[in-house]
Amino acid sequence: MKQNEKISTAVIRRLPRYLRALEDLENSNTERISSGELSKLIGYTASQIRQDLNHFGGFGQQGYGYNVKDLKAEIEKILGLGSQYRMVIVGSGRLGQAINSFISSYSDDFCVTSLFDVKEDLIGKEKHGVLIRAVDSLTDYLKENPTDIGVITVTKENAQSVCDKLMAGGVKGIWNFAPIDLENTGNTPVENVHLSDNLHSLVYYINHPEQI
Amino acid sequence: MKQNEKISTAVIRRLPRYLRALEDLENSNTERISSGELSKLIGYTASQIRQDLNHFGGFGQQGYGYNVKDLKAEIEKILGLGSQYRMVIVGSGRLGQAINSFISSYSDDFCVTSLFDVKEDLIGKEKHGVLIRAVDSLTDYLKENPTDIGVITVTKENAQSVCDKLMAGGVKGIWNFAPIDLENTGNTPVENVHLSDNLHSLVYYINHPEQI
DNA sequence: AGGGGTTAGTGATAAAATTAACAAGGTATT
DNA sequence: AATACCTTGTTAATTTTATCACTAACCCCT
Repeated sequence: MKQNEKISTAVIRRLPRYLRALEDLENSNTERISSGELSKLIGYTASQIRQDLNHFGGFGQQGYGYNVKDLKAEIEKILGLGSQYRMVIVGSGRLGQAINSFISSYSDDFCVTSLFDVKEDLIGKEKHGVLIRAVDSLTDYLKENPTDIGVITVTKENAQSVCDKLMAGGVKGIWNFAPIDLENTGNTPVENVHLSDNLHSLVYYINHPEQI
Repeated sequence: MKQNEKISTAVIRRLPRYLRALEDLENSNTERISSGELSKLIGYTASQIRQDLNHFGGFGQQGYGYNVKDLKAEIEKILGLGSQYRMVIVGSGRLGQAINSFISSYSDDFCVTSLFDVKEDLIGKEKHGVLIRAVDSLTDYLKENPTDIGVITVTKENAQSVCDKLMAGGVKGIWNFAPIDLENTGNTPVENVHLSDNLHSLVYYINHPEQI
């Protein structure tokens, strides 16, 4: 990005949406797209799209727009896609398994190397081709198998200790599904997916249709 | 809220987090909490907390703070919790089942009345005590069983048609997990959970630690 | 009951994010 | 090759959001 400018979270959270739109365009063999057309497609203003993209460099061309393939490649590069991310999922209940299957089918960039759980009857089994190990062995596993992303799908009560172990084990980022705001001591990024929060917002808007 | 003031999405999205904090406080038998203490707990500034809450009325008291139990009840009321929401989940794969089990264990306010799927081998089975029906029967089902929330956990390709059916069937809100931005023609609220977007943001921050 | 210490509510201010506007530089067509 | 038309990059204006600062109210202790 331009001269170490600090990019706001709002911008970063829009990048994946641009990427999704560009994938669709590529799949429909669209070669070029203007900010105006893209605006119609994804609902952001054309102005915002141009400004967002321009934080990272001038990918477009006056009178032409943006080349779909190139822009997609640029955004992938900005996000850091392209290399492979090794992940472990701690908590092999339904949610952990759902995330596991989502990731395997989603993209070759992400690879779940192991699941973990405390339940005796799950340990040793395989889900979707991935072995479930005992949480007790998590620290040792991370020592021997450098891991990029730790996914937390355990209960609220166990989430913090799992988080600590993952961070101590050197993961570079945490994807947390437990309904708790993890103590983020270091500067390891943590992405929270609070399903209940999401559901509660939905309920608010259901009850206040005039607010939409 | 005060005189039909329009409340920003940002405020609404913070309410569930207040609620979570208040639940924790209630569980630890804390009777009262000041905006300053709450600030330390959840990371928003005290000022923001006071302003957020004040949109909906003066729930606090000078020199005392907020009564935990009362404030929790107020936020629940604002969100619309307390009555029961009937839900259907369309797509009974791993994610649909994970959501189903999450909801059943999460709160009595939410109740999944039926699952749906296209796969012949799933139809007729029960998951977590809930019957899986054929998607073909969705429209008829909704006619006979008024439903508040439709959850979409089908593929991207099928998401829009499922969404249309749910809306035609009179659901009041949509909780969408398919990686697509649904055409929201009416003013039925739609909450999107784009797992891949979330993962992509995380990857960005992993690769740009200086941006945190 | 009185007074020091707290703390909410709130209007003003600052910061951030979004939108608008437009010049500069391309494209495409004739 | 010239011209009419697009569309970006970019700066400026606007809107939205968050923070500050202060007043008035209330608690709690003596």
